[in-house]
Amino acid sequence: MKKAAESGGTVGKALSVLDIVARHDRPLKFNEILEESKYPKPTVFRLAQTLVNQNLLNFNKDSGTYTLGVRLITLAHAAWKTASLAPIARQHVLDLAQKVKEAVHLAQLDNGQVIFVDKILSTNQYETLARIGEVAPAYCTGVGKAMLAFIGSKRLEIALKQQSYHAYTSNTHTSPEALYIELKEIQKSGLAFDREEHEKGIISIASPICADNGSLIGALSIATSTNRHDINSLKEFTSLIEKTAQKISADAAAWHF
Amino acid sequence: MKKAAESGGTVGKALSVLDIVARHDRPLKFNEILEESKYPKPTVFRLAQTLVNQNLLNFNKDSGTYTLGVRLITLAHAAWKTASLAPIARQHVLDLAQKVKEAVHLAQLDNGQVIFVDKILSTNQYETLARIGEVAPAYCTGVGKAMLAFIGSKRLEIALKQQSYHAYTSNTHTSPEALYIELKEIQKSGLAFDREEHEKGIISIASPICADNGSLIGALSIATSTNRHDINSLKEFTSLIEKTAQKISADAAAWHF
DNA sequence: AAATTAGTCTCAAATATTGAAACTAAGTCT
DNA sequence: AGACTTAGTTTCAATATTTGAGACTAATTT
Repeated sequence: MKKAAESGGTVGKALSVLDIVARHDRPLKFNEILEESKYPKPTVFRLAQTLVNQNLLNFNKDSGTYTLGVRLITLAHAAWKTASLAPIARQHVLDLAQKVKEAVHLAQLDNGQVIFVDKILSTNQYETLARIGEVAPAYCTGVGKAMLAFIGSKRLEIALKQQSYHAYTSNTHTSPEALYIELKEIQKSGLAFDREEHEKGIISIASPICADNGSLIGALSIATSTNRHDINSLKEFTSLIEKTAQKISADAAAWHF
Repeated sequence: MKKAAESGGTVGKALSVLDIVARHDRPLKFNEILEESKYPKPTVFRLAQTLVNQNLLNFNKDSGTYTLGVRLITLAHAAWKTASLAPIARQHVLDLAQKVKEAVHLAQLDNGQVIFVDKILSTNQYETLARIGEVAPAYCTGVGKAMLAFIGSKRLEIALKQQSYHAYTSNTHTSPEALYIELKEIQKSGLAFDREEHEKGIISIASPICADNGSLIGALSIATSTNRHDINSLKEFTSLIEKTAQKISADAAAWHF
């Protein structure tokens, strides 16, 4: 289920420990890390030590637990600013949210997973890291499918294998084949829909964002609840979302993306 | 100026490369990384390769440049959620911002540096990673001085050496000695002020946030411009900011911080 | 107090990292 | 176009770091 650290490579091993801590959202004891790791005890111990020295992990002496280090937050800030679509797209995303009065999400693909790099709520509420950086599966979200459809066949092949095909709802695709059929359609229409595939009651319309040369750079979605919309009424946003994606693409090109 | 990677230790070396890329906010060519790194060419090359494999760096084949990888954003999300004060403090920070109608900042200390883990603007504007994760020097900011004053003498000694003492403005402390004198006062009063020391026209009042056992966990500030306030009028917020710090401390204890 | 479990340390063996040098690719200049 | 410079990549033997079985200590549990 995880590609993870190519064997041999201290950095990869260290990262795998970091990942274990990141997966759980509570402080972890050494033993808990050890159990999830495939490496032997002294190795894991030293890796954890190294990470603590590097400020990537915190070690709480009193409770004997590890948490992620704040240094990661600094690094992410830099990553977000320079490597994500978010700063370039922000104004367009805001404009779109304003017009449609629904939540707008901006996402990128990382290793077959969806990473949300920006989220604007319909209500103009605060949105911070609490949401930015969140991860979702690609095979059952609007943005995910939009990106998979335009990722290129070679990468798609890999990505299709990386999905878990867990049935979050009765609408979730549970096989690569079923997913692939829908992706073919998305390639034609240029639009993807989430029909309550990830969460009951939540639907979305999504558009890929591609560079001039056709390479995928991200995706954009308008997400809402079945209380306020259905797939048909979402379709009315088609032109708006496509235009926004277009604008973001243009700005990304003008910048050095 | 940087403690950085203890010699010997692949992880540290790899991290140092990551740091180089993070320091600049634009894509870097291999050679630019090389020039800033103290390691020889093939080593840096392989480190960069490893980081790319690990999705911590992106390599853009067309331009031949490296940027930070989005995987960092995922990691930071987890770090923010579990290891930072922000989720615990959020409501209190919001309440305070609402009351004072000025920007409120929440910060933590990492390696002698200030890291902002939450920021609320006076105007209820969006605040995202664009700001969260930002780093500032400790010796010339309100939150920084508040934290240094309560960090404990052993750590303070180290931290005092880590400061650059660059004179951002004519009010900036330019020596450890001058800073230390002020820190002593802050220890007595429990309050720190930024008197345009980091940026001309920007002042703040800051309070440390300590656990019951006295150990430092963060700091809180109300920042404003000299157009709207002066140090004296900021002092009127004393009780409000202290009470907020107190509440955050209590909640942090109730949680498992 | 004995037994179990968690966490830390040691050291020789195994292995990954290292970097000088050689090489290729991509630009520059005349 | 060819000669020259610079940037990026690969090789390979020497080297230094990582490795992990096991021993040890600390902390819990019975």
